[in-house]
Formats: sequence, structure tokens, C-alpha cells
Amino acid sequence: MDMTSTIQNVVSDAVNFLYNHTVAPETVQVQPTDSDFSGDYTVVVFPFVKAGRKSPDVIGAEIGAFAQEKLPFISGFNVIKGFLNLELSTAYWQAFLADMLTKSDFGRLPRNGRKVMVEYSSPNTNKPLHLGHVRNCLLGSSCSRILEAVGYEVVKVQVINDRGVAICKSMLAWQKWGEGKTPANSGQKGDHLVGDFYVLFEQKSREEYEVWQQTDAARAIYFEKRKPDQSEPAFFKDYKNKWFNDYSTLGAEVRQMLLQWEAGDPETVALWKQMNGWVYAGFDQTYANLGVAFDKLYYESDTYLLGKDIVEEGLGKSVFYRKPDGSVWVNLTDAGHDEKVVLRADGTSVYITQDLGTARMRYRDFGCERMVYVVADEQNYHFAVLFEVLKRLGEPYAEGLHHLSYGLVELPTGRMKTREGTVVDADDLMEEVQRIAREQALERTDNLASEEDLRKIGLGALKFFMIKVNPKKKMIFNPEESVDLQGQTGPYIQYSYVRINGLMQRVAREGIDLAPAAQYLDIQPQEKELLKALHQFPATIQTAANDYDPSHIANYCYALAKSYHRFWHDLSIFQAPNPEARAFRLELSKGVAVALKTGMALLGIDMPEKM
RNA sequence: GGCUCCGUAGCUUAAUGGAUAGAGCAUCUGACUACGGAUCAGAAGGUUAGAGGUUCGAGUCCUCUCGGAGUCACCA
Repeated sequence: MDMTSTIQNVVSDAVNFLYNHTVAPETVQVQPTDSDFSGDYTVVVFPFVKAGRKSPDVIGAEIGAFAQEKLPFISGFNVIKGFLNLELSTAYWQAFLADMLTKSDFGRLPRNGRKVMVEYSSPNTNKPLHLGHVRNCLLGSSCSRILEAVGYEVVKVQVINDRGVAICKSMLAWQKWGEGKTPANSGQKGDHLVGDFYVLFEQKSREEYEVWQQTDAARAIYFEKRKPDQSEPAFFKDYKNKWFNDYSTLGAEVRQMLLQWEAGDPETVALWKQMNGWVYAGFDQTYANLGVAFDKLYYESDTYLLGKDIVEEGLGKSVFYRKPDGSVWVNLTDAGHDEKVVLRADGTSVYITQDLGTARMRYRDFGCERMVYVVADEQNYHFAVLFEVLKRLGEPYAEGLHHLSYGLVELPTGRMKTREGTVVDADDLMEEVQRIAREQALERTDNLASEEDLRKIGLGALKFFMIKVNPKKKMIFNPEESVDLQGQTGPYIQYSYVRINGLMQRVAREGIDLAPAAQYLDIQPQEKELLKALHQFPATIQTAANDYDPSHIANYCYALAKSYHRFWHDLSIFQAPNPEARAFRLELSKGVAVALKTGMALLGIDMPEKM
């Protein structure tokens, strides 16, 4: 049993015994003692004041005495303003450190036999991955690792949006102006190549629109349909979609191509496969570089027709209803939402139909009782509706659905826009942070890092920067700050690990005996701080898993590294006053290294050997 | 306009309803001829947007106001 539960139980017993009052153990508030006070764990005694009918200080003292008598490892306590601070014995801390060092998987829980699916990344195949995908991937893969660490079997999936108008635009542009260009004959990464044709299409389309705006037909439409006082540019800006659908030659060609694709036209399908193939090869490279992976891919081209059977079923269960025109709806007004269409009058699917079908398909594929969707907060409403509908349909996994909603990544100049060329490309970004890490390393006279270590440092800076903030916060991405290597950063944490790595090499070189560590009695405040932090590691992982929030682990790692740097500065290790102290400090350092490496690995950040 | 989310130091941020709101950046001042200075110590910087309320206790919960964002498609 963990320390918090142990203390909760004894306090519950104490209140029952001393004041004849029943308190459920899990409601007892126990927290690590704030570093400004002496003690290791703190119990809040205010809730027992009424039952004890004495002052908080007296009650605290009575519960403290009871706990000290029942639990041999409590060596003392103090009560300050209604807070009972319990102190654990040196023997307890010694045993804790020795025990954690025997476990290579310290902090991780045993398998719980349960399955969870995590969906993340979910790119479109018409352009390369960008900064937004990077945040999504880091959150998704990190959450997967965290859930795995607390015992789940995790199935990582991505939905590939490989069909529709967007990819047809790239295909058409390539067909018209591509001149046979391929990744092989141009040396360009496939996803970038396809993305360039998408941009080219948009450019050609814009040109066509500008020419059209000068025609008599266009001017007639403007004068007929403009709102009062609406300028011509403003009108045509709003009119763009309508124009593309009704008048554009390129628009007609794209729609024709989409129809051919849907009809299974061999030539169109072959081109689609070829260009998507280029994109997948590019994505694989980016994912590998970023350190993320998937167990299963769902292609939208396979799933976009799913969900119609569920609509039929929902009609039978009266969850849905049919309007006179034949379209099918769900009324969620009693849940605070609107009415939503789930099937068009012509019987074709909409976005949510597909998601209903995909959810059930995934459950059949893997039987996960929980499913996590890592999707930006623009889609909060969509997922609220989706989950509500699945609940009403009585799907067995409906209670285990979670939308891991995160804030969009914006630049200091505002939202990224493809059209304005302000999109930060994922590949460029990763290359840039590594370049800066290398540059900074070369400025140091004692540069010891290998190429591989420099890669870890650069990516460590980027990943930590993105994952240290609460996912739901909108993020302003400042490229300069993202590659900071000092302060609250990935490299700061890596540096503490590298320091320990250096110590261990010397231990091995000089054959230093660590056995006397167990005889060390005079634990210093800086050492206690580290022990207390290590003690909290398992609970921190659990909290991160409960909240689907990797930033808890990032903050933990930073705090632990900070404590370690202070310890390093304040206390000599090899010049320790005696062999017991030296051995203990080395063992403690080993423990810190284990927690840091495990914690950072949960964030997808590797530790360099030297830097 | 309806619904949802957000507002903490100049900037970026932390804080299961608990103690004196904790860090980093930037600014200023310092640090051992000792294990690696990508480090450490210190100074300064806060009416937690504002006003009420609940509570022994509120940055956190409730109500209102102000400011910002997202969303309200038979798009995905």
C-alpha cells in the first residue's frame, strides 16, 4: 500500500477511536509537506474539528500521537495552525531508497488487464505535417506511454484523411502542371511534393477567380447580391465558395475527379494511390524523427461510408427520427445541444455518421473499454455530440470515451495560414532545433556531445517546451523560446542526468563501494528533498494518467532536476565527510537518474550521455 | 445572439478547496583554483481581470460584469 493510503487509514482509525466518529479513509486529506515546514507528509485536521470538539491544534496533536504509536516508521510530528506534519524515520527513507533502486521500472504499475485506445495525429494527405500536428503527436504519444505505465494495454491509432476534395486538388494540379515530377526524380520528400501541388492548385484557382471577377457576369452578380454598402473585394471574398462550386472550371474538374474516384475509375484510383504513397513515405520519416508510432491505421477511404447501419438501429430505438424529406436527425436539446443531422436526405453520410461507425468498428477490432481522441479544441462541440449519441445508443464503451482537447498552436503573429505561408513545417522545425543545439554546443569549449546527443538535446528542448504547458491552454509558439537550453527546459533536466552519468562513470572507474550507504544516518535537507520527490514519482504518473495530462510529469521532472542541481552545488559527493555519506549520495543520485530517465521517456524525450 | 473555454509578475507559466500564490525568461547583484558554470545563491517584480456569495479556509466552487478565443454546416 502506498504512503498516502496508509496515513489515510491510520487517521481514519484515530478519529474513530478518539472521537467516536466515522471518516472514510479516502476523504482524509494527505499531501506531501510543503518545503517551508518540517515533516514529510501533512494531514489537514480541520475536517475533524467538529467531531473532536477541541481546537485544531489539540486534535492534530492527538491524531499525531495515535499515528506515531500505530506506525513504527513515523518518527515524529508537529502541528502548525491545524496542519499535522508527520515525519518519517531515517530507517524508512533508507529502506525506500534501497528498494526503489532494485526496481528498473520504478514508478510503473503492474498490468491491469484493461485496454485503452488512443487516437492522435490524424493528418490529411494533401500536405505535410506542421506545428499543430507536432503538439498533437507529442500529447497523444505521451498520453499513450503514461496510460501504459499505469497498467493499460494501449492501442495507438491514427485516422488518415486520405480522400475528399483536398487530395483531389493536389492530384489535379499534379496532373495538369506536374510534368511527371516524383519524389524519386526530384529528390523532394513526398509529403512536401504533394503539399506543393496543393498550394499550386490554390494559387491557380485564385488566379482564375480574379480573372472571373472582371467578367460582366461576375459584376452582374455583385450588383444583384451584394449586401448594402458591401465593397466589391469584401463581396467576392465571401462569394468564393459559391463561385468555386458554381462557376470555376478548376472547381468543376476537381468535383469530376472526386466523382471518378468514388466510382472507382481505375486511372483516378491509381493516381490517388501513387500520390498518397508518396505522402505516407514522407509521414513515416517525420514520425520516426519525432519518435511517435502507431499500432493501427484507419483510412477514411475505408470508413467514410460507415455508420448507416447504426442510423437504422438508432431509428429503431427511437434515438433518431426521420424528417419528411427523408433526412435523419437526433434531438439533443435536452442535453443542452442542438438538433443534428446524422444522415442526409439522399441517404449519404455526414461527418458524425462516419465517426459513429468508426467508433463501433474500433471496438469490434480491439475491444477497448476506453477510447481517447486527441483532437484540437475547435471540435469540442462535435465530440460532446458524438459521445452523447453513443451513450444514447447504449454502446458498451460509451462511458469510457474521452476527448483530449488541446488548444491550437498559434504564432506570435497569429494563427498559421497556408495561404499566407505562415505554416511552420514539422520537418523544418525539428531540423532547426537540432541546428541550434549544435551551434550552442560548439560555442562551449568543453563540447562533449556526440551528433546523436545533439539530436536528443535539440528535440528535448522542443518537446519539453511544447509539453510542459497544460494541454487545454492555447499555445503561442515563439520559435526562439522553443529552443532555449537554459532555465525551465528539457536540456536543464538532461544536464542533471548527464551530471549523474559522469558520477557513475567515476564510480565504475575507481571501483567505489556503495554498500556503506545503508549506514548513513545524518540525512541533510537537500537529500531529504530528493527522497521526498522520488517518493512522489508513482503518484505523479497516476495523476497524469487520471487527468490525461503529461505536463504534470514535465513539471515533476523539472522540480526534481532543480532539487538535484541544488544538492549538487551544496553538498560534496566525492569529498563527502565519510564513506557512508559518499555512498549514500551516489545511491541517491542513481535514484534521481532512474526517475528522470523514466519520466522524460514518458514524454518521449531521450537523455544524452554527454552534453 | 446561444453554448463552451480562457483571463495569475513586463513575457511564458505552476498550484487534488488548505499553510506566506511557486517557477522560468528578461533586469540588477553575487558564487568555490573542490564531483562539468547548459549550474547555484540573492534582489526586484502579484489587489490571481472586477464585484458579490458559499466555506474554518477560495487563484480554484456559485452568481453577475468586463475582456479574449472557439463553436453554433445536410464541411471535415
